[in-house]
Amino acid sequence: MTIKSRKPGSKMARPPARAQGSMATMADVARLADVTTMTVSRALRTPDKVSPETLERIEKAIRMCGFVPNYAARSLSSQRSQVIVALFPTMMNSVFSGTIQAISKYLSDNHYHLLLGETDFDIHKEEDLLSGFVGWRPAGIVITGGAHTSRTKELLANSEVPVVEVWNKPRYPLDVSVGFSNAQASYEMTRSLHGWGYRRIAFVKIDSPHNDRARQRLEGYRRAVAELGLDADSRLEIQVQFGMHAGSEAMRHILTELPDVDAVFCSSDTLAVGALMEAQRNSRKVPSDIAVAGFGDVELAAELVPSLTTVHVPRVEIGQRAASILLERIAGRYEGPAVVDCGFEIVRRESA
Amino acid sequence: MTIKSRKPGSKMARPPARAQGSMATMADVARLADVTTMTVSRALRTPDKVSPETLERIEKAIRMCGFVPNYAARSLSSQRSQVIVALFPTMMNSVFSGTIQAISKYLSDNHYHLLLGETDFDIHKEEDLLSGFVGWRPAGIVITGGAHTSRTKELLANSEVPVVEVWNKPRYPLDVSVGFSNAQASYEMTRSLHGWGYRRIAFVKIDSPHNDRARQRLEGYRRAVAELGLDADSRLEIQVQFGMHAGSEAMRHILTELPDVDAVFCSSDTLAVGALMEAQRNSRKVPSDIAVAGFGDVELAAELVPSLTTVHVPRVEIGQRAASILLERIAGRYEGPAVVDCGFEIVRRESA
DNA sequence: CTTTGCCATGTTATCGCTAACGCAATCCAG
DNA sequence: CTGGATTGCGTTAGCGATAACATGGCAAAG
Repeated sequence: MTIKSRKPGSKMARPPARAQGSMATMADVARLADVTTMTVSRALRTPDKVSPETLERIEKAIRMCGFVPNYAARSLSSQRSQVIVALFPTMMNSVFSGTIQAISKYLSDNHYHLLLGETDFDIHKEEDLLSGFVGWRPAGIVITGGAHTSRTKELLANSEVPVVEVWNKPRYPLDVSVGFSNAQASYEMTRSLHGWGYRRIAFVKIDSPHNDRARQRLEGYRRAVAELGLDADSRLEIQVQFGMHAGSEAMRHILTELPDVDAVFCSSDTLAVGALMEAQRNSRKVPSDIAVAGFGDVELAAELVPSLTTVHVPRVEIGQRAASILLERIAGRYEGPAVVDCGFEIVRRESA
Repeated sequence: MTIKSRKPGSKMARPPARAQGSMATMADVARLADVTTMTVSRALRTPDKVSPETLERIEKAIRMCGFVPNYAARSLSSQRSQVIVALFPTMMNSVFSGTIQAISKYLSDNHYHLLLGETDFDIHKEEDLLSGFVGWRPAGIVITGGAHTSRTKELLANSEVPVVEVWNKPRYPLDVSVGFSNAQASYEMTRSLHGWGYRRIAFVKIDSPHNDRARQRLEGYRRAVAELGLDADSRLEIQVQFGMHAGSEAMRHILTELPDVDAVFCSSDTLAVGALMEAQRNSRKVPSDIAVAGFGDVELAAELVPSLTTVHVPRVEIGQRAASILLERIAGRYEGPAVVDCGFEIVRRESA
């Protein structure tokens, strides 16, 4: 077995075209192993179709020159990519990060790569990001919620690629959806608060025009209030921005302006924690003076003193199932339902 | 101006090779606009080199068929990609997410795409992820910390691409580093606690073999303890796992086994919050019975009751500068220092 | 009325890899 | 034996874009 030497000058005929990133190519490996690139390609993807000796020679050559296959070339040539695009509103929220992390792990375990974009709760930013990302001809897309621009929907349809919507439970999913009903969860928490004896329940809602989860949670609260025959006082809906601080502000407002409120249901745990802390700063006993409930069940919720009553959402499960269903769909063998409901759980702790 | 019609059968000579992902190509656009692909390519990247009329025709054609350029083809052909790889230990930590988010935003604003990987504090997982990601021939790489396997370093060197290490301040960076000295921060916090009158300062450290930040923080604590002539009692170093719950455990241990400890310095805010909550559950007054300090300055730190004394780290600034330096380096016009120190700040609040 | 030169566009040859097919050598059943 | 299947590898022709060079036309310069 002879190792073909590089034809002298063959690489030097012109000044090196690739100034940087001059990594070894399959042709380099092939030359070293004295085979063609096709055999190298087979050795990487279908090693059982290459004889053991050749395989060994190729592996040695790969190690020798530190070859890493060029995925751009691969996906161009094979007309498929190992890229999954995921679009999330934010990752500063441990609730979403849980889902993202689960997706990321599932994908890397299956040799897929994650292109992540942050929409910042803005459907136009979502559109911008998506229109960039589809340039990579991803094999699948994970997108949050069900509110999208028409061009976004067009892009998704046009790309003819499996799409999983996560974190809600739409009536008509674009393709497949994995999540739970935010409205139902909110409804049940409100009813639970009522069941625990609270009668004047305020709702702290988030001011975010395109956030359909926030809207659904508000709807659930309203539906429960109406059904329970509670006083549908619009002042009980306190609108705030994001963040823990906003929760504090809401509580401050309630304590001074709405002294008869006996429970505060916050649209997210972050808000609830802020509210809880504000109550403590004002020496109010939670839950005896005022109860607090959140939404999300972040790690902190259980540790806090008093611990936080909240809606537990299966954030990791959503990510795992979204990723696994996506890969199944890519392989063309997903048989499950179009709408996967991962459920939720009302978790009663000390704060209500 | 005539619109050339598709040569009959030219596309149908064979059954469509591309079963799915059959998106419009540049050739389709060119045909519609009656120009060559080269002109379309120019229209997209250097529109000033195309006449206004042609430009308009091309733009119309692009809209008509919903064309999105294929980045795999682009990067293969141009030998450069718009992909940046970022490797972080976790995103379940709002401190890292802040940096990731800043990077993500900076990159999408500059038409770069983020390939994100989670190493889970494991340098071998880091290596695996990286070896996959370099297949995309990224234009730049962001990596956390300074502890890497030798093959990781080899891959980084071999890829001949700008690399920014973040979140620490190495003596000899691989390429460029953006962060701060974890050891120094920990040292100064320990000295500050001493300055505020605490004499028996416990340190809650994280049990993670490859986490160099955790190690550096421990070193800073030890150096301060030695310099201050405090009792270098190894029992004062409490080793725990990750998470808020681990912080609680540490505090429980201290309260029962080490009653003379007057301050607890935790290697992360998450631990500190857990510790604080445990102290409250045991009806200890913070800081009068026992003080607590953290590291990171998460949003919660300022809201908590009592608010948390901690080390503020410029997580967003690190991300922004890392991303901007990376793009500068890619453009070949970075002139700044190899080690960028973003500093930190000891923030005294109520807990110590 | 040439000449120079720029402007707008076209032509050709890759980039690194893989699909599809081709072909010789080996294998096993009848 | 012998013919069809199998095995192992090579050949050819792209995938969709861009770099580099080529070209024709029209304006300013001589």
